[in-house]
Amino acid sequence: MPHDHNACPDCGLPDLAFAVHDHAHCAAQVLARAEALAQDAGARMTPVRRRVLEILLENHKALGAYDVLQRLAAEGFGNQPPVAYRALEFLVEHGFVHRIRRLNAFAACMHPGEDHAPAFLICKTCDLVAEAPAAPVRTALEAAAQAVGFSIERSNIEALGQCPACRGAA
Amino acid sequence: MPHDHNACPDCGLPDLAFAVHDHAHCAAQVLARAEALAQDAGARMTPVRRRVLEILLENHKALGAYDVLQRLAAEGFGNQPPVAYRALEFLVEHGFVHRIRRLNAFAACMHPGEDHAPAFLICKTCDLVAEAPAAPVRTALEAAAQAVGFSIERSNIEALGQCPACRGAA
DNA sequence: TGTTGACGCGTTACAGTATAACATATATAC
DNA sequence: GTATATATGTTATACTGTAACGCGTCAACA
Repeated sequence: MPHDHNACPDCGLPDLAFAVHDHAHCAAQVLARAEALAQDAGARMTPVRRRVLEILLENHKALGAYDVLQRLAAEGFGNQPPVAYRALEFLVEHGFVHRIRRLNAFAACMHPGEDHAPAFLICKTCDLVAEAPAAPVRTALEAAAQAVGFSIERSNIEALGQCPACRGAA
Repeated sequence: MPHDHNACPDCGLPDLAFAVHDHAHCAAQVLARAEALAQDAGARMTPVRRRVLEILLENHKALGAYDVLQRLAAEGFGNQPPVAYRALEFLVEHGFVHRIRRLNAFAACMHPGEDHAPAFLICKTCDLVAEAPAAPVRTALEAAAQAVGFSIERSNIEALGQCPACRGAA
């Protein structure tokens, strides 16, 4: 049976940000997977790092480094920028968090370990950020680059617009 | 005859950043087109704005707002950030300049008035930025968004890698 | 068991990016 | 030629990100 990129492997519920889902469950699943992956990679999921991931997993929004820092400081961790930036850097490097450049912000990855390269759909009304499967998009981008002899190492694809719920409300 | 998105309409030379071309000519062409388009739109291409566009047209690199500002200040314009940011904002709004979010920088649009939505290819070795025709990429992205009910208003597609010349040198 | 070395955390200090708000000047419409 | 809108210049400040140092902790190992 083919794996559905947008469904929770545990309960089958869709974990797409815009879909109604048991978020506490989906967040817990992702956190557990991240912990396991870190262990496998010999990387240390320390208290600060875990807490940052948890904070980003609270909802499907992207948070600025300083928002994260404020939360950390309130909980007794350090209150200087490097504390947040270092944890975020670690999480991004290991694929547990995505950086949303358009927002100068960070969002938890909902598919850790899947080596995906999603497109980000940012709702300008409710601020939710969803990861959309973007394999065809990457393929087209790769083709465009190849046509001019350019070799891609990393790329970011971000779209700003309205999610289904907010569109319905308007 | 079909229009070649990457060729200069005046002389047929390719204007892609990575291709060898008569850049002075290509820059002059783009500037002239931008001036005409601004006039048509009833927008005022003032000295600062024109100068900012000229600066960005000097080569195919992206410049930070403060780089632009430094140039402006040296030429007798104001030397405070808003001077640069306002001119850049105007140029971006009118499609004469693109914002490269990955670099926190701005690059002259080489196809003003074409209502295109390019993918940006950023060479990490020589810093050149090229606009690649990205219609298929947009189509794929649009499809991915539509699949989850998301409606895109604006999007940015940026790739980091190596241009043909730098790849050859390595 | 004591040392060593790598790593993570906290802090200071600073660099780079961006905008709000107000005053002045310039252009355009009538 | 005055009124109005637009553009520029300036001050001040907010937001985002990093370099560098020192301390503590933990694991490897003599």
